Parts: sequence; C-alpha cells; structure tokens
Amino acid sequence: MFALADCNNFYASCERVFQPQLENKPIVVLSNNDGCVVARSQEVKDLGIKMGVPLFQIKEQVKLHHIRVFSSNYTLYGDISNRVMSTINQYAPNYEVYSIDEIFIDLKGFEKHYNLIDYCKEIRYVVKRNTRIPISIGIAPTKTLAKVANKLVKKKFKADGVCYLKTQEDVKELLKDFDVGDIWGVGRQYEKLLKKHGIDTALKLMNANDSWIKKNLSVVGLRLVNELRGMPCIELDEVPADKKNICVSRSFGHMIADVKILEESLSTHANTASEKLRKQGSNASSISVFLQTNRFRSDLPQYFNTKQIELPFATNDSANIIKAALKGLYLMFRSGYLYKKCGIYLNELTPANEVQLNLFVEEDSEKKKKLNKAVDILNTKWGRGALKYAVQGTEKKWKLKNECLSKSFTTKLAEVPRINLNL
DNA sequence: TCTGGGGTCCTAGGACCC
DNA sequence: TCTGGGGTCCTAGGACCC
Repeated sequence: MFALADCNNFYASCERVFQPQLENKPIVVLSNNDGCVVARSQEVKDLGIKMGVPLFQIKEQVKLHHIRVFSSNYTLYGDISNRVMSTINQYAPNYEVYSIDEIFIDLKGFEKHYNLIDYCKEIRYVVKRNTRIPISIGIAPTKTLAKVANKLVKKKFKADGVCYLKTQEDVKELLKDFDVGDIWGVGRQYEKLLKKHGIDTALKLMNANDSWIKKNLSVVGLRLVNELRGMPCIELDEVPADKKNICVSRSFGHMIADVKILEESLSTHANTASEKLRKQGSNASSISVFLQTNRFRSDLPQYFNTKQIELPFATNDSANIIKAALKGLYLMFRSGYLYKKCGIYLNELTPANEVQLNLFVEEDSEKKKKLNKAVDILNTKWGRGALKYAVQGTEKKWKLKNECLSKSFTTKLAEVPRINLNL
C-alpha cells in the first residue's frame, strides 16, 4: 500500500507562511525571469488562469482581481519543502521524495495497526501545524493509483483531504469518470491518441487490450495499465539515483550581444554545474554548450547552436569545465545577434573515484581537488558565489529578472521575520 | 516591452561485427 | 529473376514527469 502526499498549491502556500495576510487572496508565482505563471493559489485557479501562461497576457486580470504576483523564491520553497518532508517521514520510515512538493510513502503493513484514513489525517494535521502548509493524501495499492487518489482529493473530497482506494470496487467506481489525460504517465500526445480510439476514461484504459497498448504506448504504457489494475510495477525509489546528465541554463534578463557578457554567464553556469557534479561525487567526460536568440522575436534574426566538447579526461574541476565551455562558446558565437539564453550540459558522468588514466594527459592533481573542496566549503558557509572565477565577472549584466521576490525568511539571518513585543 | 528549467526512459534505425 | 542470419552498440527523437 502506498500513499502520495502532495502540498496544495505549494509555491503559493509557501508565500503565505510568513505573510498570513495573503490567506484567501489570489496569488501567482512566476517562472525565472518573471516570465510565466508556474504556480497559482486556488483563487487564481478558480478565475480560470491557466498554468504556464506568460504574465503579460494576464495583465488585465491581475489588475482587476488584485492578484499578488511573486517571482520564484526557490531558497524559500526548498527550505519549506525539507521541513514538510521531514515531518512526514516521522510517520513512515520508507519514503521517496518525488518532487519538491510530493512524497510517496510506503504503508505496507500499517493497515494491521492503524486505520489508514485516520493515520493520514493525522499526518495532514501535523504538517499543517508544524509548517503551515496544507497537503492532500491519496492512498492505494500502487503508485499510479495513489496519484489518482490524490487527484480525487482535490476534485471530489477536498473537505476530507484524504482519499483511499481500498477495494477493487472503489477503484472501478471512481475510475469510471476519471479523465484519461489526468493519469500519471499520460501526457498530451498519449491523451490525444487514446481519445481518438475511444479510450477517454481511466476505467476504459484499465480494460484496454494489452497488445494494442504495448504497440502504441510501449512497455511504459503497459506498466501504467497494470498499475491501474492494482498490480504494482513501479517500486518506491528510496535512494535517489545519481544524475546521468546535469544541465544548467538560464534566460537572460535582457537580450545580449556582447561576447564578454556571454562569457560571464556561461562560465557561471559551468561553475554551478561543476559544483553539482562534485556534490554527487561524479566526473564528466564530455560537455555540450548551447546559445540561442529569442525565439519569440520573429522580427529579429534567429540563431541557435550547440557544441559538444570532449574533455581530455573525466573531471569535476571547475576550471577545466569552464575552459571547455568557453572553447565551445567561441566556436558557436556569431556577432550581430541578440542572444536570450545559454547553458551547459555535463554528459557521460562516471563516479569520481574511477578515473580512467590517460597515457598522454595528466589528470587532475591532488592540489586541484583540494582547491575545489575548499571553494565548495567556503561557498556553503558564505553563500553561493562568495568565491568564484574571475571570468564569471562581478556585474551580472545577464542576470535574471526577479522583481517581485519575497524574502528568504528561513535561510538568511538578515531576513528572518522580526516581531515587536510590547510587554 | 514581456514567453522557465531540469530531468528520465524507450524505440527505431544505422553502423558495425561474425 | 535470384543475394543469410544473428547479434551489439550508439544516437536522435519522442514521449513523459515535476
């Protein structure tokens, strides 16, 4: 038996934690660069504002309904997420943190000692009490059904906050009018295909023909169908696997023509990517970098390019990776364009303790490894970017737009809320 | 004016081997 | 006219997730 706990309107709820005056007020949270809506409070969902719309397209509604607008504050959301997760895992030793606002927990055997609905209601109550974040919980025999149950809480059983698909009859009854496109693993393309063939509900998908599913939706689809039938095919992933690729990219706050500023931006992304690589204890054997103009500006000349650079040996040294990234940049760069975005991928990741020796090139020295370690420790202590490479520059002319950023209430001493007491 | 970022898995098809 | 059979590895592209 699994449960999926999911934070309601997570980013919007985080903004309310230290600003209770926002309770019951419409809130949207924007993507990086204050571009698109990536999170909405219930009030905004009720207004019919869709996920992912660009802010400029809803300017009128924002004004009309006094919608509070926030830039995304991942420092805050990440910290609140950790608090929610650690509260929940006190109730379930086996769990998988699936995303910033979702956690699967293993409830196998719990039904012998507890009423599962009451147990999950208590989790909800304590999470709300400890963190002020409202959550919903779906309980079912497979992860896919737990996802369905979780969605049903929001659609049908909001007041309960918990939905338990206990028997096969419950499942059939509730899947009967559950839209096939709302199932975990059915995206836009599969939804279109399934509906074209008359499979428009979860129940119909559950009863679909196996070989047709395998042929059209591959083994992934077949697994999904079996999960709907109550046959667990997707296990709890308790230890997150090492990343196989690491990507760091950002749009610029303004369009950029100057290669000097591109150097600063790309080397900063290369440095961040190297930090991530060291954090998971891996090396990269090759990187690729990309550079692109603003694809929405059809009035401007467009350019996109990407370059793959083989590293002489597997490394996680920032200096090596920055050097390779810049080499790629010089190969790609063409003057006369206004650029909007660049980024780096680290590929062919291998464990850092298994470096293949190269007969002709000397691999990273102990000295370099110590240097990176020291830099990482200092940046952890004093904040990202406390120590950086000169090529990263100091002006950050390329930096993101985030004009509506709330404070880092829980992670920056200077921004911790103050309370005046008149005793 | 203005349009996000970071991942995974699977399959088909080509290149190559004997 | 007519041209085998079986396998691996790699990559690009397409699907999905948050």
